[in-house]
Amino acid sequence: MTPSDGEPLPEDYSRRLGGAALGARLRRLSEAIDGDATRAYAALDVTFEQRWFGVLNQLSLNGPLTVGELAARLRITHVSVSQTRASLEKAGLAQTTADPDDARRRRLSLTPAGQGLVSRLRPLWQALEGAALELDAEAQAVTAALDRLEDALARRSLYQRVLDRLET
Amino acid sequence: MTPSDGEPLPEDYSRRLGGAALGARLRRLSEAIDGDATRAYAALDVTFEQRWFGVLNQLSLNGPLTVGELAARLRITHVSVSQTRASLEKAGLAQTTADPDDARRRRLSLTPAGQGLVSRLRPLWQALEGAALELDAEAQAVTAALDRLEDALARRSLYQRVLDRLET
DNA sequence: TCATAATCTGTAGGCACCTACATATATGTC
DNA sequence: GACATATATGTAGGTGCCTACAGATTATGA
Repeated sequence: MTPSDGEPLPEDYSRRLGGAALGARLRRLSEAIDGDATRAYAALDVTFEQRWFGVLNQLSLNGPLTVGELAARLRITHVSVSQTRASLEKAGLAQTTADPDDARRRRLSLTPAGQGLVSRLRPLWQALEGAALELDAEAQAVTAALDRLEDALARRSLYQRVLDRLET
Repeated sequence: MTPSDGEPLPEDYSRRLGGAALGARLRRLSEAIDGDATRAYAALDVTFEQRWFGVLNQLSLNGPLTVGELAARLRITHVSVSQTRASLEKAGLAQTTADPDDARRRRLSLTPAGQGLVSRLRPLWQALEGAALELDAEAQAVTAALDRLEDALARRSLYQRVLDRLET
């Protein structure tokens, strides 16, 4: 049984439980979305891992960047970038050159194959972008709402808010 | 380097890229949220896995339910419920009884230890709920926006929308 | 100048899901 | 009543992140 097969769906309890289930709801949505994106790549017969997108896109827009720079831009850990880098290198899509000023750093850049893949994917990325804008309009500014949520969390984390409540 | 340590943060590119990065944004947010929830359990010295919440909560509200029923209510796969069930049983928090009408089904119910844990966690769950409502107000109805996004995706999936765009 | 601290990247292992496939039981049809 | 099909659950293995820790290099200051 999958979550999307039944006839009349039972009540969606995760909608009622804003608190402890908010994370679960967001995860569910993110899985639905990049599951669909994955299917789109497959439909075009392109071998592609979702996690490649951020790095590939940044490198194609900005030229070489270090692991740390990519992590900061994409708001993920350097560890995740490092793993993606390894995967991209293994796939022959990106390469590493030593930074002449600092031997700790690795400058990542696209290989010709990487550039080729990016070009081939542009139409799909544009379709995804268009579909996302359409969804955003249809759902009346979800992304703006997400921005506000991120900002609110940056002001005071959920953890802090919960602790404050437990103390009183 | 972590994503939340630097001084002035560089531009957050994931906000610009609605399309291919929407899934990533949602995932990032969900990780922030249930990371914080995990820290809250740890602060109270409670051994707790995030994934237990949905099942535990449903069982405490509704009494025994089967794996499939839980999956439908929580909008996750039966596989995920099955794994959570195993984990809950191992932790002594839930138990399985055979369904007299259908030997394929497993009815899950809370053990006394499970009920005890739920009681002890109620205050925390309420604090989480309160914090989520506060966040929702501060971010001006994010959850309503998420509802609308889910509904829009249910009407026509991202996959379908992307394919339609690629065909024209 | 040289020990100490800070910074950059990497490895190991974990988490909460997922898909693909397998097994056991139930149902419908001839 | 036997057999194909549908349903309920489970196992194996994968995904894209994460934290904790470790190694290498650079910057700082006594």
